[in-house]
Amino acid sequence: MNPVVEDLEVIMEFLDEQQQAFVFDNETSLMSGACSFSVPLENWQPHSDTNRNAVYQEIHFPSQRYTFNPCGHSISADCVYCPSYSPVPDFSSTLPPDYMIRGFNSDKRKRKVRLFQFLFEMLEDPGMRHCIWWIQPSRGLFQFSSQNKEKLAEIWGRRKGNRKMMTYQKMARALRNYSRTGEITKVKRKLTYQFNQQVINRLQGGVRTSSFN
DNA sequence: GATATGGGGAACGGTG
DNA sequence: CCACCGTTCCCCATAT
Repeated sequence: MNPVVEDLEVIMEFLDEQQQAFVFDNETSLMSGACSFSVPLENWQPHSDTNRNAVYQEIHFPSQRYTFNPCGHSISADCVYCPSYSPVPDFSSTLPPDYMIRGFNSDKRKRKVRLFQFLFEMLEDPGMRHCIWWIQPSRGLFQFSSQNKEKLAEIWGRRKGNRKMMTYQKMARALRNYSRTGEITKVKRKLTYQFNQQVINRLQGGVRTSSFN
């Protein structure tokens, strides 16, 4: 490859990472303990207005439950996120065993989410820009963060309820299987993949109508 | 040479 | 029982 083009690619890559890191720093903040990172509070919703044992659910993840105890920052084992700031009252994190959340365990039969659907969800979520982002949405081109790709894989693993922890290596193996069907293909650029145009059209049609508000 | 990333075979598991 | 869709392990190739 032309060395100038090569240098340019490296610079572009670096700038991409810097930009994503900046967005992340300004939208969210890291917390100690079991929470690895957080999302803006407006993405959380109480289970019910009156319930003191409130359950917060991240809008984009209707298939998972999250609890939040702002006092002690103690959260349930399944919690992936918690808010970075806490203008909410002090809740106990003890919950009834079979509580219901809108969009979870409810009337509609829960359909198992596929990896490419999950990735699309993450790409559409501004709170996840530190892990994965669009390079060219119109062409379905996206990239994983070198720094946070393992974090994203972990979320995927938890989402699926795997026994072992998901890693980027294993997730990438699953991604490579998509190359046979063409749903997602690998492109030359580092940590970069591309959705098939039909898939992207289908996903864009589906996800935006699935909000549970 | 060390590390990161990418590739794929193969056995296995969960689910519909 | 079967097909699908990963998951897990492992080994190797290539790039940085």
